[in-house]
Amino acid sequence: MENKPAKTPRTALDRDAWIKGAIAILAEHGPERLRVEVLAKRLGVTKGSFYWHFKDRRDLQDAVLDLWKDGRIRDIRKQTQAQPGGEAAALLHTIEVYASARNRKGIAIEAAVRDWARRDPQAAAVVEEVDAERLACACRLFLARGIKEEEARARSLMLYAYVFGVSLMRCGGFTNDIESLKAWIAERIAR
Amino acid sequence: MENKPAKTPRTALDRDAWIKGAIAILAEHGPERLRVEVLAKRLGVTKGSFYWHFKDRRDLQDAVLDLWKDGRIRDIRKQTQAQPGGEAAALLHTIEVYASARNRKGIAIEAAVRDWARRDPQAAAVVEEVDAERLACACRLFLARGIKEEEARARSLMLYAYVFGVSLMRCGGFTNDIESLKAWIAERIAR
DNA sequence: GATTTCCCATACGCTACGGTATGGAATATG
DNA sequence: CATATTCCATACCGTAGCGTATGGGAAATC
Repeated sequence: MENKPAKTPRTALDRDAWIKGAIAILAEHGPERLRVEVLAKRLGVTKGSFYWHFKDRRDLQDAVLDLWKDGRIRDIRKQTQAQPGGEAAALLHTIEVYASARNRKGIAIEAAVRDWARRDPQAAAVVEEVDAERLACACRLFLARGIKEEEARARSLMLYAYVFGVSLMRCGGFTNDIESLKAWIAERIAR
Repeated sequence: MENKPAKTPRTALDRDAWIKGAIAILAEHGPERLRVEVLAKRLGVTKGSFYWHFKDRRDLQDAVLDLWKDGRIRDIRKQTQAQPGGEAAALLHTIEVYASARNRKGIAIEAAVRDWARRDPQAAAVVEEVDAERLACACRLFLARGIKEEEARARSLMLYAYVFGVSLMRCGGFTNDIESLKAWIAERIAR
C-alpha cells in the first residue's frame, strides 16, 4: 500500500519542510525560539497544519535532532576518509570547515544544538553521539600517522574543543589578521 | 544626604540582591529564562518590588552584564600577574580554572553569557571586552617567555578557544581518564 | 505624633504561545 | 457522481510573562 509515485509535487507541506524550517529558526534564533506558531507563520500556514504533521512541539524537536545527528555523522565520515598519506590534510580540512569564516549556517546550528544540549537531555544525547563519532574519526587519522593511542585521543579532543571554542569567541580587534593566526593554530593542532 | 550607615541590615532587597539572583538563574537556565516574575518568586517577593529597583527587564540585564564584565576583568588580571619565571604556571592555572571539572557555576555563567551574546548586542559587546582583556593578559605571559608577537597571539587565541570549547563538548565515554588528556593538552598549549 | 519616604503586594491589561476541536476545501478513490 | 482522505483555517481555552496603576505597611524624619 501507499506506493504513490509522488506524481504531483503539490504545494502541500510535508514533515520534512517543517523540519527544514525549524532548523533555519534554530540557526537564526536558537532552540528557545523554536515555536510552533512562529514557524507556521514563517511557512505561510497556521498551526492547524502543524498539528496534523506532528503530535506536539516535542515531536518536532526530536525530528530536528534526529536529522541533525544523521547529517553530522554522515558528514564526518565522508570528510575523514583519507587515502594513506592524506591524513594531515583531512585533519586540516576538518578544522577549516568549522573554524573558518565560511559555513556560517552550519556553525550557527552547531552552536544552537550545543546550547540546547545544556538543558535538554535528548539534545545532550545526540550531541554526545555526534561528538563520539567525530572524536573517533579524528583519532583514527592520528593513529594512521603513527601517533600513539593516548596522544591521538588528546589531540582529537583538543582539535574539536578548539574548533567549537573559536566559534564562541569575539576576538575582533585582537589582531588584524585573524586568519593567519587560525592557520598557525590549525598547523599546531593537526600536524 | 543619604549617608545612612546601613545600621539595620533589613530584609529589604537591594539592587545587588536582584542581580545576584539573576546571575544564578542565568547559570542554571540560560539568558532566555531570566524572567522578572520567576526571579521575584525565587526571591520570595512579587514583581512589584522589582519595578521599584529596576526600570524594566532590560535594566536588570544590563546590570548583570556590567557586574559580570567587571568581575571577569578583575579575575583575569589577578590570575595573570606572575612573577618572572612563573608565566607558564600562570597559563596552566588559567586553563585549569575553566577546563577542569571544578568551577562549574563559573563555567555555566560563561556559557550562558556567550550564548546570550549571539543575539544580544549588549552582551556581545561585553564578551568582546572581556575576551580582549583575557587575550591581552595571556599574550603578555607568552611574550614574557620570549615568544614572538605573532606566535604569542596565536597561542593565546588557541588557549581560550580550547578552554571554552571543551566546556561545550560531551565526551563522556571517549576515554576513561579525561583528566590526563586535558593535562596533556594544557601542557601542549601553555608550554 | 504626624508626615514623608521606602519597599512591596495586589490587581489589571496585554501579548505570545501550546494544544484542542471543528469545519471546510481540495484531491483522491471507489 | 459519491464518498473518503488529505491538509489546512478558524476559533477557542489556558498559561506565562511584561509592564502599570494603585494602595498599604513600616520605617525614617520632622
